[in-house]
Amino acid sequence: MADKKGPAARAPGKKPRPANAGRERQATRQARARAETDGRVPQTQKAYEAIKLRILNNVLPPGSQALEQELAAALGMSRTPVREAMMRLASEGLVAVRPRHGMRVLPISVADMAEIYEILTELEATAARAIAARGPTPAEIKGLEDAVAEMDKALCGDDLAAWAAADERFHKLLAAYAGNKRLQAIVDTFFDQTHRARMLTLKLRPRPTRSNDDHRALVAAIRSRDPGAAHRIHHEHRVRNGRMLVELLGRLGLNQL
Amino acid sequence: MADKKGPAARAPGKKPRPANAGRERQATRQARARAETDGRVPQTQKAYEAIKLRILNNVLPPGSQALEQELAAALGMSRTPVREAMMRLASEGLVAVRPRHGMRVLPISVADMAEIYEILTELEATAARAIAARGPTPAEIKGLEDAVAEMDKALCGDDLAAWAAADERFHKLLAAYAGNKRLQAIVDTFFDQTHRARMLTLKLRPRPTRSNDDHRALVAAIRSRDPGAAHRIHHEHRVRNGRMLVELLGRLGLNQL
DNA sequence: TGTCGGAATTACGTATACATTATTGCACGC
DNA sequence: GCGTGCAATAATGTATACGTAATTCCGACA
Repeated sequence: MADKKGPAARAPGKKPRPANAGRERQATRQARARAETDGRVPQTQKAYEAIKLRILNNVLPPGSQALEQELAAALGMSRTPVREAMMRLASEGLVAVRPRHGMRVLPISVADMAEIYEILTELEATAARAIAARGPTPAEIKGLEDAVAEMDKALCGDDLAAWAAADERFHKLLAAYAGNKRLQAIVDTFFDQTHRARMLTLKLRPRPTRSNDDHRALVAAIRSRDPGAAHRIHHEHRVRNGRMLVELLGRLGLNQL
Repeated sequence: MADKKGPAARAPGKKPRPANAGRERQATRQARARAETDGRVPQTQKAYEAIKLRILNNVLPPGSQALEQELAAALGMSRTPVREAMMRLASEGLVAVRPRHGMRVLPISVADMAEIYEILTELEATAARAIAARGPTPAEIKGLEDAVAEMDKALCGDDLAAWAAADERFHKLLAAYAGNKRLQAIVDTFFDQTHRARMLTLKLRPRPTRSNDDHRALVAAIRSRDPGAAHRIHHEHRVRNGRMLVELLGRLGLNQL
């Protein structure tokens, strides 16, 4: 790589800054204090969150396209942060960016759902096993139990949206408690990716009574520190649910959503 | 064009472009032809590849820092594409970007290795099971066998670097053949993340004879379409190797590399 | 002597400008 | 009539400009 720039283009390895590493003086103090109170949020993140929210809530439905400039104008910022947000969303699989066509919100196909469920099945079951193996804290038990209780309550009241929210909370807690940040990140990302599909099928699928039971059983297994049972219960839960969903979508002829 | 959108900033949902969706005329022909021959690579990708290569090969060792401007100067481009590349590398876990300190190449700790191996163990074993379940094609069998043969050859010749390359090829093929793009992407990303550590421990660990045997056995299980065996063999292989590595690093006191 | 406060500088986040390249509309030939 | 080539236009990729926030440097003070 003959990058010209004449004299001694210094190798990026040799840090040219005056040797002051590891030296953060107290000027940071006020800065830190400010950062805590100051709710300042970078434009890039605002763009990311705004666009993601619109996608998850179907304001930007799958298949819809948008140009950088349109989004920038709509969000009242320049193209730069929008562009960065789009790249991030693309890496998360929510949108695709085709060079001159703007971003396109990606529809989820049945095949996509199958891929995602295959991964979630394994990773969540692994998480369940890990929690049971190390022994859960009381707070964790409570977190999971509360989520299940909320699922029960929602189901009694026939509030499917609330049930879905609680179910999502349960799954995300499970991933969080496993203590594997990377696993958690993957699970969270894929959950977002399937959000739309879950919301849609919510009213088309049979009442998810079984899910509540499964989760209750899982909590019991975790509480009694039985890694094998925890893994098995949740793995089966996920496989069963995945199959049901794929079969349901296939039956309804919905393979783009 | 007074695009300051004073009145009625149009909602991003209503695509304002003239209704010409699904209309790509033959003008694309020459463009496509050009794109194939033209080796034109966007700066952003050049930056990404260049920086990633330097990280994987320890030219930018873990812990080293670099500013956007430095990298831009070194690569002969502006800050913009460098910045985009950095964001991508950060999302892949290779670097961290602290607001005023530039990017820092992330060291891999023993805990990180444990996290990554936990995930790879599950996902690769799942891949193995999936391939066995659907029945491998002859080409796939050949691909895997060739990789194993190369591992054997390298081990005979005591060429550890070649062994590592072949081993990596085997694992990546496994992930690729599973037919789950997302799974493949995750495995590839984490492989890159542990590249440095594997290269380092290569000479410190016992000769990896066992790995070759494990992989041979896995190919046999896949060939005979035994999903259970395929999963078990590879899962055990990964668990064993992961434990060995973590124990080795712990014993040597290397927990940042 | 060591710590503090403030000015200068720096690095970044964002906006804007510019060049390139792809797509569209249209005139033209078969 | 339909497909083709060319000019116009638009959208992107990249570079540059600019304001802000943070860090460093430096002099004063306890």
